[in-house]
Amino acid sequence: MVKGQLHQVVRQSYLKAVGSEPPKFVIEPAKHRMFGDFSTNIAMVSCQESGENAVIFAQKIVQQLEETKVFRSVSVTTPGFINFTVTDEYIIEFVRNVIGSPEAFGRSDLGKEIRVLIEYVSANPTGPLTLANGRGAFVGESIAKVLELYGCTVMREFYVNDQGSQVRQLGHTLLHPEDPEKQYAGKYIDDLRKRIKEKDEQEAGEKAVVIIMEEMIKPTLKSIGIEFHQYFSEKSLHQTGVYKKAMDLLKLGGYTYEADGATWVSTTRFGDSEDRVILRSDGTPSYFANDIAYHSYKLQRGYHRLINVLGADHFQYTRQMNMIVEGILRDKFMWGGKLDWVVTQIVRLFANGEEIKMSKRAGTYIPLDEVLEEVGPDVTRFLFLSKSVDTHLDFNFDIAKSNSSQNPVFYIQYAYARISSIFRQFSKEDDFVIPEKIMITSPIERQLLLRIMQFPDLVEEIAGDLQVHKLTHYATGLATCLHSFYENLRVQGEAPEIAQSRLAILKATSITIKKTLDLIGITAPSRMVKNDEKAPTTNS
RNA sequence: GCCCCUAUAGCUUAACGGAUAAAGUACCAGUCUUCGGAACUGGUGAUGUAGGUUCGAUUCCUACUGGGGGCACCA
Repeated sequence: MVKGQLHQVVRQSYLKAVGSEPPKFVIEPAKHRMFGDFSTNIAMVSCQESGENAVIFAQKIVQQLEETKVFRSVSVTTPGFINFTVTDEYIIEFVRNVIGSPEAFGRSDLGKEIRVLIEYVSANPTGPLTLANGRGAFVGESIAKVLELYGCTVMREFYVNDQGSQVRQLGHTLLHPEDPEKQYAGKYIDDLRKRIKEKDEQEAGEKAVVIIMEEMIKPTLKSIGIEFHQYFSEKSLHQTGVYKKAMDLLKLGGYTYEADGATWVSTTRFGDSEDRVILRSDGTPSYFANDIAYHSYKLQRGYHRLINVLGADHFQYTRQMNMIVEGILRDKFMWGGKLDWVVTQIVRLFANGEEIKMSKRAGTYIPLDEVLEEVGPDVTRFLFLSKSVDTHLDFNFDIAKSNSSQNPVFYIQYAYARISSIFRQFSKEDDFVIPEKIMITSPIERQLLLRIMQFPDLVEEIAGDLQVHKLTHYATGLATCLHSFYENLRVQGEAPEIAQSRLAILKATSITIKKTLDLIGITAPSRMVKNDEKAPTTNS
């Protein structure tokens, strides 16, 4: 938003100064205070081809920029950056809008026409959600929220693998506790065993899947504030004919062939290392076949953007699926949308000093529930979201627990609580009126406000690249600005005009922190309740 | 063997190809008669190795080394 506005201003000035459309350039918050508020590389990218001196080139644009009156000052530094400082009026106008309509702040209409389908978690319904499932859950949910703020209509979907051999294996495990080859273990298996009356493995498995979904998976998701619009049943693909249509389409298109008693789809033509089975020699469809059907259906449902959030253990698989969609389905369904794969790297868990290998089948895993209870949902969520999905996440249970009173979550929440505390004393939150005059009396206020101004840009950026970890870093930075404000500037004891102005700034800050925390999915408490037991003992 | 992710401060992590590589934590030194010290201010400290492309590389390319994941008629 701010960047977009400034981008336009710079572009216009460039047009006037140079007489042609500028090359692709960026506006970014200045790296250092001394460079001003924002900077652009427009001169450097323009001189890339010609080899002209970027500093001299920049001077031409600066003259035009100065005439726009948007900036208090514009300067050029080597090797050709143009730095500008916006006027206080520009910032104050922005703050007024934030406080004036908090609901609209950060909200964009850029995504208004975009319908998004995001699939995440999609955990096998053969056991409780694990810590690894948690990563996808937190990331997916956060992406969904950002896109909603961006203006998109977002459908959240969980693909339920309620069919296939694992369901039967689950049934087998339940009916044959004595089988040493049994595939699943854990207390929940013992509990299920008492409740399942079915004698057929398939039926027992299906019954168990329903119970696991309803009594374990959904409640856990709900406890962290995640509710899917739809739980899409794998089995239903066959009942509705979607599966058959998709397979016919592959066959008629000449993409399949039979060999070794099975039916294969030729993915090698799209660069795969080998072809894949879609119909096994026993006549049952492979998981891949069902998922092709599922994706063919996704493409037909009128979405502009499909997002799949999956774990790294499915990476190879995402590539195959992508080949099918891009190579076959897109054309067949004349789909002009965008398909995004968000692949989250593995979560490894350490407790009592050693790694715990997670496997539902072996029964060695830590349920998400347990972590949420021990570490707390806010902290767990923040820890998971503060890392890029591309990096492995080593979750140290012991450290997460022991550090529970000293981490960035409290730091940010405390910033929010401090503002709330001030408002409790100086104004009722709900009858706060925007003062006539808002003043910037200190560089600290300026820095805080500039940080707030970045929020809408951040939302836009994440709506594009889906890098939700940026939210946690932004939130920490915002909290730092606030704490600095709190320590150095006061409301109490100041002249009424200044006090009111500062309340306005605090109001805007509070709104921004709250919005950011909402996107991350953690609470913004107006009071922090300190747990005295856990407080570190002071030296005498 | 092939494919993918990854290597940044003691530790956990940031950084559209840009300027003096940024935070938290740990450590050192400071800051409270006033809005909540779970705070603030200052300091120590880092791009795995070797090349290449570029005005400019943590970022792109190649090789090497270390860590992780995937290579089923499982899902």
